[in-house]
Amino acid sequence: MDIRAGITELDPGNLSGIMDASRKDIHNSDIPVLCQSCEARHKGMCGVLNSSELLALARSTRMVRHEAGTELAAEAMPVESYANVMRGVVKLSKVLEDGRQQIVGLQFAPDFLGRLFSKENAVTAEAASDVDLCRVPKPALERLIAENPALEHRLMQQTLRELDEAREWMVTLGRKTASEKIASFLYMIATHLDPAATVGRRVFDLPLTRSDIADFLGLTIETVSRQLSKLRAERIVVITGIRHIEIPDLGALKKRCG
Amino acid sequence: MDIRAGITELDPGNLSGIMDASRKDIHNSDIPVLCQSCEARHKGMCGVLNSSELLALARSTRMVRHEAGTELAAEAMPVESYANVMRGVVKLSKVLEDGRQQIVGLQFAPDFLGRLFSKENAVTAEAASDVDLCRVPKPALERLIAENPALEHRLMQQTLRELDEAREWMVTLGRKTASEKIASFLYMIATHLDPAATVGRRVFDLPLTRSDIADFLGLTIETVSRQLSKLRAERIVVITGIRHIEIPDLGALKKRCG
DNA sequence: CGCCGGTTTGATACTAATCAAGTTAAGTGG
DNA sequence: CCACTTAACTTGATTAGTATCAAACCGGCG
Repeated sequence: MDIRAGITELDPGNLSGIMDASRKDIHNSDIPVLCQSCEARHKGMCGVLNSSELLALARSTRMVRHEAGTELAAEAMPVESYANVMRGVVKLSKVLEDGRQQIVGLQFAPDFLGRLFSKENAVTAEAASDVDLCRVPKPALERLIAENPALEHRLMQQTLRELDEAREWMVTLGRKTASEKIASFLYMIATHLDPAATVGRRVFDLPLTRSDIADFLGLTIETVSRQLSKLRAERIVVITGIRHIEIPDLGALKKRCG
Repeated sequence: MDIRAGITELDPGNLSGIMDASRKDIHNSDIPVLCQSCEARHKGMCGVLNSSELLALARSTRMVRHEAGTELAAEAMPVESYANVMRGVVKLSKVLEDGRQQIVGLQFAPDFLGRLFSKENAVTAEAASDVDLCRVPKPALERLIAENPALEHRLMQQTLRELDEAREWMVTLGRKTASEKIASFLYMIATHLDPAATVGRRVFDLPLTRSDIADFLGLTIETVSRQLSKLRAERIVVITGIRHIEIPDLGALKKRCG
């Protein structure tokens, strides 16, 4: 991997490339552009702040772009800043001494990133795809949280959701077969991108390599490949490119999740 | 299992049997006995409340005793009340349609119990041992949380810790061998009972049956039994009774955790 | 004593890991 | 544009680890 990977500072005056369509809905130029996006979505950590709080927060936030593979935070290292994922996917992982690795969570936009109120990271965070982060220094956010219970409440809601997801995944790791694990992973990705319907056709790009998928599911890369091939042979999934996936019938996939 | 299991109401005037030694430190009889205990420990959900708040909370709390095996809350059923575990161990589990089961968490005293801010339970909660719970109706606690940010902060801290534990366990489920899983389980129990030292001798009772341990580790009961026998043969553990465990050297056990 | 649930131990089957080889896709430089 | 390189992926053969099936054991209790 390129040693110079990641950490491209973005010019705050020229963010058009990283803002999603919702940006067009916002016209109040007093509110910093970085947070317009989260407010527009009513998601992310900025949604519960008023204008002056947003302004205060904006003074300390910084938009940064990282390319896929960049390590964003390391397990057992000091927490220096928190962030909101604005674009892309971040994988959270833990490793054993001998190198065995387990991915313990995936963060999609507009998820919050960072272990609140702790001096050390509990996990390693790595950019799975190219990502844009809205970073804020640890003390600045913690001050804001102390003054704004609604912000802590919002972060509490995300933490509870992450706990639900972690426990759901524990069932997959502990009790499902390799085939069911792959089906569950595909179903999770498909529904995460569009939480609405649970049946019908879905087309998407996998945000992870086969190796990442293996680390997420507690399998080897060979088993991931074999089980994917098996699901393809059964027409549960159509693999149109190495990362391009088509699910003809989400209901049929769900039946394979165990 | 006895159908009438559990739900023994306790006479609030006669709680001596379930209060721990710390109760003796408390003499203000205006504060309900139920919450004296949590306040004395500076743990549990009552620790951040002032006297009048404690009094308000006490009007709606109820101490209940349940015997081992009692289902305290069912997955996908409405959340009716929250609780604090005052004594004993509660197991949180999820089941697949075909009956495969996974334990996704253990709650020890004085942990908080219940999925905050959700209409439905995400997991099934069952008393692993005889337990005493300090129950509070959902609306009462949520009102108190809304008025008292410090209480939400305390619950946030527990939620974050539970998330850390869940992710730690995901590594065990996904990447460790059966033998390492058993060692990790024993180590977790041993250190949970006495969080201080990480080396030396430990003696304790297992709060779970072999079947529960299997469901916690994603193994079968036979594999649990075999691996325990193997660790016993290697003198890593001494099994003095079906539930009574002695760890001669916690450091040696830790080496087996992977 | 004999039953019963929980546990241990043994024999065999099967799933997924490991080891190994080949294939595809995406660059990279001539 | 094409040979070459490389990483990511797929497929095959074999092995190892755990599940499954089966039987015996143990402690508590009617």
